[in-house]
Order: sequence, then C-alpha cells, then structure tokens
Amino acid sequence: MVTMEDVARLAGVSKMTVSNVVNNRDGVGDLVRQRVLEAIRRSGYRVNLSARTLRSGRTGVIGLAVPDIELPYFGHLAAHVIEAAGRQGFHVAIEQTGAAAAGEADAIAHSRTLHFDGLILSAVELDRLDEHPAEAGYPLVMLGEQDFGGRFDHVAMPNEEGTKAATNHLADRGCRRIAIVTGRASDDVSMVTRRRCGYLAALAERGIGVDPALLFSLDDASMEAGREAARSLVDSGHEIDGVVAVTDTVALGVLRGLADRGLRVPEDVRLIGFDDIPESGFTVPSLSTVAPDHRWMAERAVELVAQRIRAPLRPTVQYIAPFELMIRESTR
Amino acid sequence: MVTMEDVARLAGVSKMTVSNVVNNRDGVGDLVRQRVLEAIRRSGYRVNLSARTLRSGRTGVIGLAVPDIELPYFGHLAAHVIEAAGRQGFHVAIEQTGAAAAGEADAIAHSRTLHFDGLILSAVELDRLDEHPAEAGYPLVMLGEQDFGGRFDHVAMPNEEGTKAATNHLADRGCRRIAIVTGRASDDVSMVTRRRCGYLAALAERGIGVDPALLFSLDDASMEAGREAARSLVDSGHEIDGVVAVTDTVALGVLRGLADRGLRVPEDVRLIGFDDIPESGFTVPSLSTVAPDHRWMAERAVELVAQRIRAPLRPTVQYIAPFELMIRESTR
DNA sequence: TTGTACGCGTTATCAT
DNA sequence: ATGATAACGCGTACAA
Repeated sequence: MVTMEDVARLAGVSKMTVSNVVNNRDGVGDLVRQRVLEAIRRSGYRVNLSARTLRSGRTGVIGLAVPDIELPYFGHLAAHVIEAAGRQGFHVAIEQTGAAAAGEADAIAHSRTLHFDGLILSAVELDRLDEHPAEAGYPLVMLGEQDFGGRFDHVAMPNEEGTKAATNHLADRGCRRIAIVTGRASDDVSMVTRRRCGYLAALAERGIGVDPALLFSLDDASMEAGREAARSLVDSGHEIDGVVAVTDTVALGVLRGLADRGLRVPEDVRLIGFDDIPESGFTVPSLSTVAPDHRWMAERAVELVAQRIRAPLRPTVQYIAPFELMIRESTR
Repeated sequence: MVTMEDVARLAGVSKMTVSNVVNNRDGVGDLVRQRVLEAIRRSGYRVNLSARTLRSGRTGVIGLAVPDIELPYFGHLAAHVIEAAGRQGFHVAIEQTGAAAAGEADAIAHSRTLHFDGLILSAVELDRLDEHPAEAGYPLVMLGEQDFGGRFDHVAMPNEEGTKAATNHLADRGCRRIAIVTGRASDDVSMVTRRRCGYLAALAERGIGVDPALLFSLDDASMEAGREAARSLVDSGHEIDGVVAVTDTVALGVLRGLADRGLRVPEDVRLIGFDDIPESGFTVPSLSTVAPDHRWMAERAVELVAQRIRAPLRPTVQYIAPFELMIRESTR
C-alpha cells in the first residue's frame, strides 16, 4: 500500500506537506504543490480512510435502514437518499430490517458498531424506541411512517392527510362503498392507523357510514397480500365500488386480485394507492395515487442527520412531506 | 467513546486480553473471560472498526455497483447480494453508476479509495475495462451483462440462451411476426447484442425470416422507453403478433404501450420479458419471462469476491446462470 | 512555508 | 495464560 510517507519521499517533502496538499489546505507553495500532485499521480496513492477516520472520529458514512430494499418504494427512496447524501459529502450504507422491530433495533446498534456518523431509519414497526436509551444522543433521523412524539428528528409521510384526500377523491367520483386495505392495526401510532384515520375522517365528513366489513387488514404490505385481500373482499359478497390501498405495492396486488375475479377498474371498482412508485404510471389501468414528494423527504432527512451530527443537542425537528394526488385511469 | 483500554481497566486486565476475548481467541482463562465480557456489557464498549481496519488492512466491506438501485431488477439483486454477503461476514455498500461507462470506472476507483475489500460490478456499459490497468489485482467480480473474455471473475446472465428460449416459446405459440425491443446495439459484446443473437438464432432455427423493421432499439431500458417503442411499432403499420422485450422493466412499458393502442395481450400480441422481477407476476395480464436464478447469481458473485480476496492470483472463473421460462398469461 | 513528535484504537509479536 | 510494546496511516499542535 502506498502511504503519505511514500509520496513524501517521492516528492522530496515531508508527509505533512502531502497531507496539506491532499486536503486542499493553503500554506503550500505552488511549485511544491505541483510536485506533490505529480508524485500522487505517479504512485497511485489513495488516502486511507480508516486512518483518517481513526484520527478524526468521523467515518463520512451514514446508514439508511429500510425494511426491504426490494420493495420498489424503498429502492426509490434509497436512490434519492444516496444522491442527497452525496451532495453533502456523505456515503450511504444500506441495512435491511425486514420490517421487524428487532431488525430495526439491530440496525441502530449495528450502525453504531460500524461507526456510521448517523442513521436514517425508515421504521415501520419500532414504536417503543424509548426502550433503547443507550442510543440517546446518536444522530438518528426517522423517515416515513411512525410517529415518535417529537423525540426524534422526523420526516413524516402525510399519512392522515393523504389518505383523507384519496378517500375524498373516490367519494367525488361517486363511490359510496369504499373499502380500505391496510396492514394490521395492532399498535396505536403506526402508519396503518394514521392512514385509517384519514379514511375515517373523509367518510365522516361526507356523511358516508362506516361498514366494518370494508376495513381489511393485511399481514404484510406485499403485492401478494393485496391480491388476496381483493379476492377475499369480492368473495365475501359485500358490494364495493372503491378501494383505498395502503401502499402502491399493495394496490398493484389489489389490481391483480380484482382482475382475477373479473371486476373492471375503474368501471366496476375504483382504486387508489399511496406512494407513487414509478410502476404506478404503467399499469393497465394506470394507478391513481397519493404522491408524496420523495425527493423532498430524502433531502430533508439527509439535511437533518447532517445538522444533528454537527449539533447533537439542538431541538428535534418534525416535518410532514408535501403531497399531491396523481389522478390516473384507475379512478377515472 | 469507550475503548479497549477502558474495558481493560474495568476488568483489571491488559487490553490485549480484551482483544483476545472480543475476537474469540483461545488462551484466555474462563474466569478472566467472564470478567471481561461483564466489563464490556457494563461499559457499552464496541470495537472500533476503523482501528481494526487500520491494523488488519481489511474493511470487511464489499462494494456493489449497479446502474440504478431504483430499477426493480437491481433492487432485487441487491437484496440477494446483501444477504449472501452477510452470511460470509461482509457488509455491502451500494454505489450507483448511472449506467454510464464513466460511472462504472468511477465506482471501481471509488471502491478502492474507500478500501472496500472487493467490488461486485454490474456493468452494462464498460466494455473497455482494459483501459484501466491500474485496477489490476483488485478483487473485482463482474455480475450480469457484459462479456469480458475471461479477464475477470464473471457471473453472466444466460443472455443468448434465455432470449433464444423466449423466442422459441413465442414461435411455439404460433407467432410468426416477432419483434424484439432491445437497448441500442452500439458495441459488440453487450448484453443487448447477446440477447439479439439469441433471438436471431431462434428465428433461423425455425426458418422464420428476419424483418429489420421488427428490430427496435431503445435509448435506455426504462418503462417509458418500452411504452414508446410499443406505440411506434404499432403506429409504423408493420403487423406484429409477438414481442420479446430485453428486460421485464421494458416489458412493463411495452404492455402499457400496447394497451395505449388498443391491442390486447395475448389475444392480439404475445409478450415475453427477461429477469422475472416480482412485479411480473402481478400485471394484467401477468408477464411471461425468462427467469434467471437471481439468488444463485448473487451467491456465486459473493463467493467469487470472497475467494479472490483470499487468493488474488487464482485463475478467473466464468459462470452462466441457470434459468427457466416462466410462462404466464401474456403468452397463453 | 515546512518538519517533528505524538496520539487515535486495535492487533501482532514477543516476553513473562 | 497474560502482559508490554510497537506498529498500522493520518492529522494536530507546535517548533523551526
């Protein structure tokens, strides 16, 4: 391995001068600087980030923990985070939590072990983070679903607002028997519950009665689960003319499940999702959806970790992402 | 930060003994070991990987460079690589190359700068890697598309074989006017060309004539490009009864583009893709496709980097992934 | 403007 | 079985 020492010898200077050149510090003569740069080029020298890290105590890496990078939504999000972090001079390491509270807690511990400078956690399950007091003071930004009562920097999805707008939109189109397909609603503060609240609020506002048979809970937010939910809803015999799906991924499954039962979208049933993943514009029929500004979310999240790394004690900040309704064929 | 020194003091031993305990080395008495473990637990100590890396010269991280993590296929692949690497005790850092030769070369340089122990490169553009001789000897495994004439460890897609099987399948279903939608075919060895060869081979075998008007080139392998390709093909007036799409992502776009023009799949046109991304099972109609064994590919790739890290000079290995045809509704 | 000495946390070597 | 010491490559502080 080529070290600064080697470069210094090659250029006939001390390694401190090499360090100064590498870090663009001034106080180095032009001629000497040229000689050093030439020596670096010739030798193929690269800074050793481990050594630098050991000295400075910073790794320049932030972790991004998501349930499953394979789900389109998180791939999408990761791309934006990587880009935003790059602009701030950070690298991103991706962890998968498997959408389990244990995985999410692990990711935090892991992140510290690897000495990431901070962690962006897209938590869907971990609602009891106060059980992990050892992590206090670590730059941790929550991204997306859960609500943590202001204890963390948080960039939230417009869960309630978005779902309410979606439900209202279906009502505007004349739907009166609107089903909602969500994840399981075990805990109080989860994304699922917030979205369900938005749905209920819209129905109440319109004076549409709530039929418990139209509240469908999934085990996970997968395409397969969405497909089965749609089949069950149809098979149960309750008439429906609209479906609010908790995510676009689930909506893709619902779309397929309705097709399995010979129902047409939007003629027989209108369908709207949440997330606006790229695929949604290309399904047949294309999928209406609540479109949060993902780029904005990623940028805020990166900005928040960066700020917290610099100032660990500043008060926490809560954002709710802006969104718009993307109206496509599935609710025409 | 808690260091080994602190733990050593707390346990009343030397830091070398702590190191031995942490690394599960033997030659430590049971009683002492217990005392040390207790001290680690109480103090919340974590190894400093930078220091360890500085000493050992290994980071325990392998890079995975893909064109765009947002494309479902690469998200899918990344999930498998992360899992396989985890089993071998490696972490994975993801780089995006933007499907450009410059990005791919950057990823290699970058990977070395960050002192990854090795790099898995899913190269789609970089066909002249011999222009980067400085990288010789770095554990680099090519995954997927390109062919590099045996100069690197390589886990290849069954490009030619798979596309040939797909085309034959369409012919079996009675198609005689089969179009192929590929990326641009500028270079000799690219995935695009290999897949096109498979297509031509199948047609030749069946005695079906090649109509140049049915060879459609895309600027990129996106859904949008696929959609526009399908529209153009239909609008051009050449009758078609089958389409081979270069990837499932493109096929999703083609499916949509055919719908835009009022053509039914599979009644009017049959369609087959390549990759078997999860979405393909859920489209309406569901998408037939060439399904390479992604898990197998990820495992081989990780295995190859791991081996090359241990033995930099062993001869290179070439694999071609196994595949099967997933026959779904789009070719019924 | 350039050089020297030391410390970051860990591990290898050698000694006890 | 355990401990002392010296590296690993870089950056800070200070001296020249």
